[in-house]
Amino acid sequence: MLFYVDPGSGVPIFRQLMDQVRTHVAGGVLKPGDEMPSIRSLSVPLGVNPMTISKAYNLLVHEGVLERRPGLPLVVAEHDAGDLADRRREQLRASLAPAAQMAYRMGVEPLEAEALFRELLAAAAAEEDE
Amino acid sequence: MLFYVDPGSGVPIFRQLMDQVRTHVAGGVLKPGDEMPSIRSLSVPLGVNPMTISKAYNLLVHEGVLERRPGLPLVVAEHDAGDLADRRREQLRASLAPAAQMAYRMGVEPLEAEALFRELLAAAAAEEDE
Amino acid sequence: MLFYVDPGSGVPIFRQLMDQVRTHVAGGVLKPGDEMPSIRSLSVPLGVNPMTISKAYNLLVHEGVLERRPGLPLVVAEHDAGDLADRRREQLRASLAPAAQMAYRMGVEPLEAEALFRELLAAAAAEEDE
Amino acid sequence: MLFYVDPGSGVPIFRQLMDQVRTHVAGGVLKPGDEMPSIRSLSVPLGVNPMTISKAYNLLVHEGVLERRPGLPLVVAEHDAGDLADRRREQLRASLAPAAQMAYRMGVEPLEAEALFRELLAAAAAEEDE
DNA sequence: GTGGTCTAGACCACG
DNA sequence: GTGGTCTAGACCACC
Repeated sequence: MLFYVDPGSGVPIFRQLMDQVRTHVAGGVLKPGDEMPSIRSLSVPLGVNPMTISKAYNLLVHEGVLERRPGLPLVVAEHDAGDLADRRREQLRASLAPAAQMAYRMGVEPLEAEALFRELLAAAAAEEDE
Repeated sequence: MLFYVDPGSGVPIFRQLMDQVRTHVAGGVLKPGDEMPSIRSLSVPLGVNPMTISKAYNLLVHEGVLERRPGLPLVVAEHDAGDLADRRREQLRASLAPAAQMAYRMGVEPLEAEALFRELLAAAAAEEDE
Repeated sequence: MLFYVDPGSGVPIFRQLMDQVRTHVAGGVLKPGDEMPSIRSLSVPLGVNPMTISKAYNLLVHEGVLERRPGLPLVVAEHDAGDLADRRREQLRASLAPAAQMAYRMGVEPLEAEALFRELLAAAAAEEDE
Repeated sequence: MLFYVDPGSGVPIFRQLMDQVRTHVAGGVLKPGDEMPSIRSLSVPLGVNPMTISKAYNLLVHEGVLERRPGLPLVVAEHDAGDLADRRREQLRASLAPAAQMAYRMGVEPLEAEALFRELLAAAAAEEDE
């Protein structure tokens, strides 16, 4: 299953889904032209209301990540390859920037913050490889 | 003025205030025993509802950052340095972990991710020094 | 090819087809008695579901633009000129009325609104002639 | 009452509301900084579900027409005055363009189409003056 | 008081 | 089958 949801995370479900779609598109798991799973087919296993998924998909269409074809499944929008690396970097930057600011504001030494991040990167790789 | 507020930032105002107090405490601008500005003296120039400031102060008291002395202004609490360092590290880890996972899922090289983070740390320091 | 289709335009495909048939009839490209292309011969090159084309044809029969002859291809219907002119005028009025109200409500000078409309009429003519 | 809704018009309610807000902003009825009527206060007299109004407001925030301040009413966003005339023109153009294309496609004489529009502009002015 | 989110369930348009 | 829209009603965060 490409998607999962944590209802207790505080992050709105529709936003969790949007982030995962964007991540998968940026990571090449979802390629331009690929059909997205239908709202209903996602709704059942995730235990999420169809409207919530619809909302996420809708906003992604608005953003240009997905494309609508009336009556047919949504597809990943075309975007030139050069975009891909940029997108990835942009995604990651958006995710890291608040942490960097927090580190600065809390007076954590840059080197210590980097060490922590390095440790977490290794942990993520290890965890997924289980 | 020690504090400022951006209503359009998406971050709740009481949280912006809490962050700034923590920053100033961590950075030594506010030292243990210092008196906090009164709710009214902040409310007027910031254009913020007094209840919002009160909420921020209350939560900081609850966190142990501030101390209440009935009938007198709030003061910055005593704190032993070890505690603070641990808490800081924990907060930072919570903020960095999702970014690390995203980097892994998107297939970004760890070294590239670290470089980006380093850049953002420098940017945060530079920006705040303006 | 007399017809084309843009799935991403927001306009339903069957409606795009209907509009193009009406255009060609009004413009004399399709004359009364002319045979329409078969559903299959349109479906394949356009990449459109045959049911969609069938739907467009059916509605045009219902409107009296096309005529069905059992077992034979659809043909463009006979039409007396007066009828068509009235219907055209009525359709156009329905399309222009909301724009006129909007112009009034926004306080746009009638002369300015007319000038804009004139410009758009010229643009439409130029664009289609490409 | 600034807003009204026609549930039977075929146009989605949330879109009707968006159009009216945009029209009023473009027409200067709603000025930057003005507070929008609250979702609930609109919901009752219009007989429309709060979520529907919320959706319209939401999209307008996304478009930059409205601004969000957590816990407070939505306000009309700032936009420099030069924008205003442009916006009006753009609004009107978006509304007139399909009609112009329809006139062309139906083979209506430009002069006849203009005459019809002129008549409708006069009618709109007369009707509202009742 | 404000808006944001989610659920449950219905109906419609499109292919 | 697909997604789009709307309703009714609940809960939450923020000011």
